[in-house]
Amino acid sequence: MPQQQLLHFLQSTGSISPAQAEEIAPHFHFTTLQPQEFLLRAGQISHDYLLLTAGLVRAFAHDTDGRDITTGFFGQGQVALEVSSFFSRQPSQENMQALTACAGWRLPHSQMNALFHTRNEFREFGRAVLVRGFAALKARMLSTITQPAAVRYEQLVRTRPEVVQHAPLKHIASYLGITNSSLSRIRKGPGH
Amino acid sequence: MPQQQLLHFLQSTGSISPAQAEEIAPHFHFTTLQPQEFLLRAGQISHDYLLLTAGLVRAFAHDTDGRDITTGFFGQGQVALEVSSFFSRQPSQENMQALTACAGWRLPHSQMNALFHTRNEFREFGRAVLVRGFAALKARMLSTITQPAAVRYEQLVRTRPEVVQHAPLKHIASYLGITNSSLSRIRKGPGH
DNA sequence: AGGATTACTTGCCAAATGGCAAGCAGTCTG
DNA sequence: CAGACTGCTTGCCATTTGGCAAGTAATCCT
Repeated sequence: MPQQQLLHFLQSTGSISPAQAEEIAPHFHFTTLQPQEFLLRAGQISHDYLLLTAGLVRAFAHDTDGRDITTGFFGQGQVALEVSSFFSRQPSQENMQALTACAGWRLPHSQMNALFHTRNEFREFGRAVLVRGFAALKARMLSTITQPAAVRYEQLVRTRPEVVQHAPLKHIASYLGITNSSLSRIRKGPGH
Repeated sequence: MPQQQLLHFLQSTGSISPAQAEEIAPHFHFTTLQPQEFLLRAGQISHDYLLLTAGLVRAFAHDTDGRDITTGFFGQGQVALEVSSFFSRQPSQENMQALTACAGWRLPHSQMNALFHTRNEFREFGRAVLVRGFAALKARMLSTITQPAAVRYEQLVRTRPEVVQHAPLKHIASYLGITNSSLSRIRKGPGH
């Protein structure tokens, strides 16, 4: 019963009451994604906010040498969104693609704006989700700068097992900022 | 005449008209900071939004080994703020300290909330500034993961000369994620 | 002024990571 | 089924970066 997850998500920041969540939830609509299906392609504008209730999504960009770099993984309970494109209405620099079959709740940008205008508490909620993502990215940045790749990989295994379980190693490697071969050696264990 | 800078800042996202900017500006008040003065200490809650019109501010955290890591530099025209603490009303993980004498426009959290409630366009503006910061952090993350330290340093010199001019090299080094000695060698030039 | 402290540099060597190419297993495709 | 891919591993060696310690210069403090 994935609607449960939507209600839970809406209440997760503390600014929306159970009764209000019941009123807001119907504006979202349920969607599924096939494996390999794109939510967003570079150059396009993101039109939908998407809360995942199942599956795994990967965001990736191309660096100056054209290499495919994974910029994020989004799993159950997370918002799979390219923030900058969605809110600034500008073409995305990134792609977002389902790695596995996915399901979730979608809210078009226009509807979100309408809700922002009419519902105080939903505005608060929207900002809180944004701030949460910001803090998570800062934490990841700090870890990238201060910790060796082996430690970052262990943290990923501990805190995001779904990613390690379902994403190909090459995507995990570029997410961690290392090469396929280095990740392979890290996984093999200490010493070698 | 630093009020000019405040008006310009308020109009920078396109959601606030010149006339509206004139009405909103008086809610900010002008402040200065001595060199070394702290805007925020780890463990405290951030109470003020601050737009800098002059000077340089450094944000820093301590990693798991207790090392002082610079997480950001804020200069003229930028918002010196620990987003997570300010918006979520939680104790900050980071410190913010003036590196040089600073001046800027301050808006207490309570006033910002009041403005958010009463002024539609100011809400839009607030979100746009947040989104802008988010995008900048993502770009920095991508660069950290894909480019060697020497290139990241050159970019910093090119895009943020004030930082290189006023911040001690050890702070720049930790910001780039390298040691003092590595930065010293990078600065000396290629080859050696 | 004298003595401490701080910022930066440099030399020496070790550790972390990358680049490249080969090999191997699984999968997809016609 | 055969051939082509794709994902992953591994060996060999180069490059990048770190750790440590010494040295120098500048600044601070009283």
